[in-house]
Amino acid sequence: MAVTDEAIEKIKGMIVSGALRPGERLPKESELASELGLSRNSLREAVRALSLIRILDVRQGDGTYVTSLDPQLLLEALSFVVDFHRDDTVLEFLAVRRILEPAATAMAASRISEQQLDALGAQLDKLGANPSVEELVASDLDFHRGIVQSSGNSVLCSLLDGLSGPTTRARIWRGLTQEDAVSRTLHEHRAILAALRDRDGEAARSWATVHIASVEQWLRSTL
Amino acid sequence: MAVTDEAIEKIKGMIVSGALRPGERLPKESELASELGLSRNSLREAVRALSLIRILDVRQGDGTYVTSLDPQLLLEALSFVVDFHRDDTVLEFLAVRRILEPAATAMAASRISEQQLDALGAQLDKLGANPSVEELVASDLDFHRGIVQSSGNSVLCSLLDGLSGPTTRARIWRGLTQEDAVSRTLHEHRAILAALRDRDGEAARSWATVHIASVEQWLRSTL
DNA sequence: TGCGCTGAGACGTCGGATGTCTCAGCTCAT
DNA sequence: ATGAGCTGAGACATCCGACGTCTCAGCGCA
Repeated sequence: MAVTDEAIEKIKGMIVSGALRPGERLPKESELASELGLSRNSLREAVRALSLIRILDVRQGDGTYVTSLDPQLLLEALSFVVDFHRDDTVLEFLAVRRILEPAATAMAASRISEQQLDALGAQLDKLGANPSVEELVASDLDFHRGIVQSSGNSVLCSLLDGLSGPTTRARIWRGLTQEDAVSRTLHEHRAILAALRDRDGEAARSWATVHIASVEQWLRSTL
Repeated sequence: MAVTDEAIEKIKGMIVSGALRPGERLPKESELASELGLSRNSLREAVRALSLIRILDVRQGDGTYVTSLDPQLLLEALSFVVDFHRDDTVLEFLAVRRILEPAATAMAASRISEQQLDALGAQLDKLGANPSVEELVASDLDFHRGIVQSSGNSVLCSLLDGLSGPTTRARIWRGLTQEDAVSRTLHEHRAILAALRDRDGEAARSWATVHIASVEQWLRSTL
């Protein structure tokens, strides 16, 4: 195995074993390199790789730190990976989302706060009846994120965030400008919100399913 | 932005835009470095990072290639990330799995082949009534993987694979040697298989839910 | 007391040298 | 003619040392 890969494993081991705690600072590159028995260049490759997936946080002029290791942070790397997929697998991602999002919405029904409900309502009101596509996409993203956050499961939240990342979402919405898609989306959002207000988990789940299924159907027909 | 990060973005762009196709070979390091306007050392950091998340495949003495970009391959990186999470977030991962796995099992009910059903049955038979913990863990992993593969959604499959990776799973099962957990697990597996044979998606979903919920409950009580 | 400067320390980048590995193509015996 | 085995070119692996840039703490001055 290459020394760099060994270094990655060793650093991973130090973190998993607890020798390096979240937020803690690593020895400086030259020291860590000699500790692990490799050159600074090779060590840097390992550090760079771990920093891409948000395990390490490198600050020039300061030092290298272990991140908080929040699920939110780590799963952020997922969206990077998702970006590489082309349209042919988008349907599969969407299918997964169709499983997760309704479940998350249902979970949120019993936990979401009044303030959060009000905030979501205000957001929908602000959008108006004839938003631009860009506004709608941004609003859609915020709306669902807001709900999923209230599910109380940060892993679930990050996962959905990654799955329905800007790229995927934007690609789906593009070309959807015509039709009654906009008004239907707005209507579905209001229905979801109403179900949440009623604390009706099953209704919320159903509306969320319908909401995503309609996108899925449209996408399937155009592909 | 650091030159290495720029390089990562540029390589990513080349792949996403289609300039570099899956399986294709990259220019040699020195050429690519000068193309992108940075040193070979810095470029190597970028390449190493992309290779950690399975975007690139570096073969010494040969060259650097774009991987197949299969969802399966890319989401493999997920398990690497999951490894970093400690017990306090395992419950959240498990909750997500409790959402996905029953859905996948239900999907499989209508698609799984007779051969696959037979193979799963044979696997359970081979295990016997008193397997060791290690055998049970391996069997459990295989059993669920086999079913989820029959869901026909490779993203879903890889995602579940990552979520219930060896580490998490092993950690959960450790200490579960006593009790009636083993026999109950075997019984639940048989029930899931029977539901699949009946092509009864809802029964399969329910058994899968029960199966995971029991692990979740046990874990919650010991944490 | 507070602002601003300054220097030590840490990461960022580079160029070059050398080792190791892979693969294609050649040689040669069968 | 064919196959094994050798060999050399090419590509990645690793290291070294040097210099640039940035951050932050601490000093000095108003």
